[in-house]
Amino acid sequence: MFSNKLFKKYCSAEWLPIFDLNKSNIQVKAKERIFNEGDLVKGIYFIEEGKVKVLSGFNGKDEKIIRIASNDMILGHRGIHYKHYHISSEALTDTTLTFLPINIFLKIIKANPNMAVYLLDFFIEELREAEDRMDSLLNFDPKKRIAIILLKLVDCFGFANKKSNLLSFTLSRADIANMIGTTYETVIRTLANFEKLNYIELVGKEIAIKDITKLKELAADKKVRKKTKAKL
Amino acid sequence: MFSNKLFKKYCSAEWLPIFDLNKSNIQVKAKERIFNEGDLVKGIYFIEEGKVKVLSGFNGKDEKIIRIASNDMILGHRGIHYKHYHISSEALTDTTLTFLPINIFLKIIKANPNMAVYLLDFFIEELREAEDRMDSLLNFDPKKRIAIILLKLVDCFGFANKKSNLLSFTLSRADIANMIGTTYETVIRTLANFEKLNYIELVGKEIAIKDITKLKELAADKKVRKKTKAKL
DNA sequence: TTCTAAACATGATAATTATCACATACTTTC
DNA sequence: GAAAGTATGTGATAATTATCATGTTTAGAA
Repeated sequence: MFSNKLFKKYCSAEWLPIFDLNKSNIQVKAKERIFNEGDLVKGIYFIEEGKVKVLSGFNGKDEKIIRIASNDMILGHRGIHYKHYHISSEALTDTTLTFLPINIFLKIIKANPNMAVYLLDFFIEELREAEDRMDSLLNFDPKKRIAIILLKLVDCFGFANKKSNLLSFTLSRADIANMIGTTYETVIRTLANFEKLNYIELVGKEIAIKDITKLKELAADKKVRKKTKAKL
Repeated sequence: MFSNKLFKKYCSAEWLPIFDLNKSNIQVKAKERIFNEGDLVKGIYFIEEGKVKVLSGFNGKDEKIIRIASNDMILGHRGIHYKHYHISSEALTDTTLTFLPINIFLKIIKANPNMAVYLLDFFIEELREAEDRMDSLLNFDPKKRIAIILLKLVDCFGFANKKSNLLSFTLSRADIANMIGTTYETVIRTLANFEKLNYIELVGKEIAIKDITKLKELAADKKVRKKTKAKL
């Protein structure tokens, strides 16, 4: 997590007004792009409120979702290193962002050692998540990956309200497919299958989680080959 | 890249002797572990000379390769944030490492702002690589992923000598399978197929690249669904 | 409201890959 | 150098998933 507030926390008193002076507020509607692959890096975005997908792939048809982000996360942080974005980001819901120009951001980092160290921690966490996802792509078949995604959605977005088991936000079938490298038909069939098994319930396009334990079992069950002759 | 030398470059004069005083030299033989998942993080490793694989998965049988690293790269850097490693690393060849205790490493980072910023850059680069690999897992079938790995091996390890097109280091079929989430049989068959197509030549267990252009073509050819009705 | 496009859904079929079984070659160890 | 274990290689088969076709529902625009 790396929010506006945390950023301020690691910012020394003298630099705070500089942050406030240079930041700006951005509103994007659902399905609007925040930045596009190839765009010049102008700054960094803090998600104040909303849900965003970060995706690779240019021509609309072969987009793949690299990660999803919501409140109190940052976007475009790789612009620290690059002149141009090599990924795009698109709002999933109406979203409020705080924007900070990249040169100001860099100045503040360099002047605040604690901030730099905190950012390092943040990146390490991001790396870990990327590796975890890679691991799931390497180890699991589509069915299990869908179970993993459902758990991630619970974790990331939570339920509509405390009494409900309805996900507060449901990715489209196509978006789920693009997160796990399968087709939307497979997602649809697998969700139907999960419903039959009573793991979930489909309420229109929305998804309600009925048996999170079973989903976790599925998600944890790495296939290990019976054959033990050749170690791998 | 983040080498011993670069580390020194971003280290101020007063801190250099502290680095030299605390570093130690480690030699590991091929197939030896450098650290294991679950081990207490003791420090950070600079690869001086050698090749290493970083892997996830505990019980030997379901290991998956997260990344491969060679000269002038670092290992165990996520220990900055965590108490225990959640991945393992194993030498692919006899390897020489420089080791620096984590507390010294952290002190040096905090005292040298330029170093912290350089490290940030390094992590961003790592993130990008992780995302690129994720993208290839999402977009390509095993055959194309193998082409991508072959190109990566060329890029990472190069050829045996300037005149030769023989890879200077060949991962085992099982290791390749574990990098791309397939079985070693599929790797073997695909390599045989590539040989038939004259893209590569198999010299015992080694691989010689005969037509890098064709491999690149394969590796670039993302499958896009014919069907354009539903955008995704 | 009606029209249109996007998203969801399902069946049939083809293609791909995993799995299993077995054979051979190469390495390491005793 | 024999034995044991590991790595490579190949064929047959089963299982899974992608693809294609087609229909229905939903959401948004005119």
